[in-house]
Amino acid sequence: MKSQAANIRTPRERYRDELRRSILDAAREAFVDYGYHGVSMRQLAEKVGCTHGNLYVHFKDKEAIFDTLVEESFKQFHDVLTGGPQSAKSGDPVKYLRQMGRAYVEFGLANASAYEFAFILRRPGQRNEPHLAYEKMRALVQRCIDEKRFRRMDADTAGQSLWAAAHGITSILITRSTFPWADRDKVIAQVIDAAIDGLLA
Amino acid sequence: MKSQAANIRTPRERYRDELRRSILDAAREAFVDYGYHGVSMRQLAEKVGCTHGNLYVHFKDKEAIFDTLVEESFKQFHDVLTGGPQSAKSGDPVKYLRQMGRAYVEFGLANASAYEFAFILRRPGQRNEPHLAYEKMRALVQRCIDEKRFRRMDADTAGQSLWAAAHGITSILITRSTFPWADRDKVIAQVIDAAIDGLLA
Amino acid sequence: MKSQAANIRTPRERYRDELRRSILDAAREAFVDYGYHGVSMRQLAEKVGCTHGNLYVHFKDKEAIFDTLVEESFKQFHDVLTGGPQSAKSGDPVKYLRQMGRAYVEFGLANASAYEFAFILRRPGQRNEPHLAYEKMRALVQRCIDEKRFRRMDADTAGQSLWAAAHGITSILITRSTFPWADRDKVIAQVIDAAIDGLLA
Amino acid sequence: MKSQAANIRTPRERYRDELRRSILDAAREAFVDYGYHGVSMRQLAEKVGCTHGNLYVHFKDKEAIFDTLVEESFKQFHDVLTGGPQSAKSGDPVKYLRQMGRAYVEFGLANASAYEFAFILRRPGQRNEPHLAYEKMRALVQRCIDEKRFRRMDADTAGQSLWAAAHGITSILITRSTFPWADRDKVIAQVIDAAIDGLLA
DNA sequence: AATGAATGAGAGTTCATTCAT
DNA sequence: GATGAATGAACTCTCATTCAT
Repeated sequence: MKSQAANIRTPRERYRDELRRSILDAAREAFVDYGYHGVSMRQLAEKVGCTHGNLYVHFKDKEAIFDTLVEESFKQFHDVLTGGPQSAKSGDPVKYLRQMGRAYVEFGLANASAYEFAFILRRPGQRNEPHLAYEKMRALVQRCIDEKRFRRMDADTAGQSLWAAAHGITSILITRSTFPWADRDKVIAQVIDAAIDGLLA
Repeated sequence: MKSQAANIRTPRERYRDELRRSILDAAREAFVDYGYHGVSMRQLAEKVGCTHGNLYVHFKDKEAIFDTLVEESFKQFHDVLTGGPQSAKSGDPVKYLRQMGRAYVEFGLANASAYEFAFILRRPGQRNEPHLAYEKMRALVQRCIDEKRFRRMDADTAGQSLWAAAHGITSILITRSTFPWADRDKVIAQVIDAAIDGLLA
Repeated sequence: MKSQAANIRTPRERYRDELRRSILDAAREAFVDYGYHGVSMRQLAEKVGCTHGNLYVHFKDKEAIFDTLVEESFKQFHDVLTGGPQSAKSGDPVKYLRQMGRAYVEFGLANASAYEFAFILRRPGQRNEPHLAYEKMRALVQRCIDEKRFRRMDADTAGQSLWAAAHGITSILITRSTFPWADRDKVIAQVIDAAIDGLLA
Repeated sequence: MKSQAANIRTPRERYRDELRRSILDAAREAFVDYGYHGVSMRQLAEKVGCTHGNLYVHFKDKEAIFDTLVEESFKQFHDVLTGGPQSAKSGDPVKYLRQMGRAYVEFGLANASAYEFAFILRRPGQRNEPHLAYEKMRALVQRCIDEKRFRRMDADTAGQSLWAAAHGITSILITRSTFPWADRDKVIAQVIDAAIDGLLA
């Protein structure tokens, strides 16, 4: 009986994971393009290059694919926003916040499908809890207030205003991509900077 | 008292218009809840209280219902944003802009379904042109720049940053209505004020 | 109380008859192009230029329109084949038969839709009785046999062989009109002449 | 004994082919009885004994079923008309032609549904090209002309007159089967013989 | 005589899912 | 693990017909 570490996988297992990943990637793209009901398992299977029956080997049903993508998207989001230098406890928190805002928008645009799953698409009955990205930013905002860099105000009000601004430019660029936008980078910078400057003491 | 000749409708016509309206109202609600593909003509008919075949007496097909709602929503939007005092040529343009921003958000929240049809919901292949509300605001921004109230900058960049901020708080309040928001009015004011202040000279 | 001859019609009656005729003409064309099931009352109404409900004022239902056309077509056929000079009791009966054959084909092609109703289209359960055109021709054939112009043979066998030939060229020209035909008139003449010559004594 | 490697089919494949055949057989009968538009996929499925959805596993759509039957019918036709002795280069071409004519009619009557798909039934937009049976006969006619057995004339005119006659008796016997026909064989012989004799030099 | 809204059935087609192979 | 035939429900849309106006 061969012993094997937990992360060593047989070729067979590796292939299975690859297919699972292919399904998720294709589904992510398709759901964003056509919405939950606009994607059929048959179309998805064709996009993946397998039979539609095979999808059910890897996922219980269509909903399971969707939910996996939502979860995954939040995780990616968290990883990006906690991976940067802004996690340092010392240093200028306002500067960090500014960096964080740009990272949020940049990640959202670079991973538009993940952004849609996390913040735009809905399923009936879905409940929305504060997410990690928000909690993290709120902590930074609190620190800015405590250090008198921001006006004395409710940290949630401040944090939510930042999130709203960052979400606004991210989501509108995604869902109205055919609008004749001016220079996108300048618009993004303007939105983020204005939102943060508006909180300064 | 105006002549009513043009408005005379037989009871039959009145009833027809009422049913047409019922269909649109039911469809508006359903599309917002479940998305374009998530609504079936049969479900819609049941909600309306008529047979599904009857829907086709009043609308060519499902797309026609959706498109009618989009058009209607933009019209409502236009009416609200052109009805206010900000149309005056004199007076403080920055103040007008601030009023306009709040009116945008207020209208969007008070008419969430119209807002969704205009700015959130999509149909595959739909194109997004600049809308009247944006054009109007852009003109005001230009005036602020000309009168040196705003920094010297591209009017589109400035205008789009305002739209993005206003859209951000409006849309996130609509689509994530179950999020534990702080005081909504304060968040809205903070978002709009910051976005405008960020443009001041 | 005004008196009026049977064939005098009020303008109102005249209009009604005109509409009835329009419906029949449009239906004839449509049934031939698309078949019984391929024509809808709505399409027919549009072609006529009236409402679909109105069709039911003039005809009980779709079948009534179809049946009227069948009957009408047979009548037209009879009129054409009994109107010519071949009805004379004297004269060369073979020559008459030849004329009759050509008249049959010519009428069939000139009134392709009537021909289809009479001899090509079927409805399930339909029974086919000898028709007037056939009876007439059979009588002529019998005379040819009696006068020793044709071989001594069964008049029905002879008559039916003539009908089959005439029907063959008529129907194939109608239903396979896109076939690359040679000179149609020559083919028609060849078919009719050969069929008759084949009966000569 | 030929190797059967290519013919090996699993039980599953055999069953699939059987069902496919059942669908085609049922469809053939139904289309002949009721015409293209007169047959619904649901009715067809009931006749076959499967669900209507299942039909789409085996055929793309209704048109595909019809077209498959047309193709199949032409193939049967071709096989019969190329299987006989008339393919010999030597021998009396007129005699061959006569045999061919009778074979055409006999096949048409014995395979009435195939005949209908090939030469009577239509779909809107269908185009009719010269078919193999016609080409084959035309070649024989040409040979008869070349060998001075037939009058000097256009081979297409002659060939089409033969086809028209053969089609006439075949189609009228099929579509007007309830007509009180005389001795069918005698009528058939009379039609074919007269058409050929009419071309003799 | 004519309208057109309404109905209930049914059209062709695709759906998500299951399951024997 | 993968296949693809099969199911039964659902889809959008059109049908022939009726009937109050």
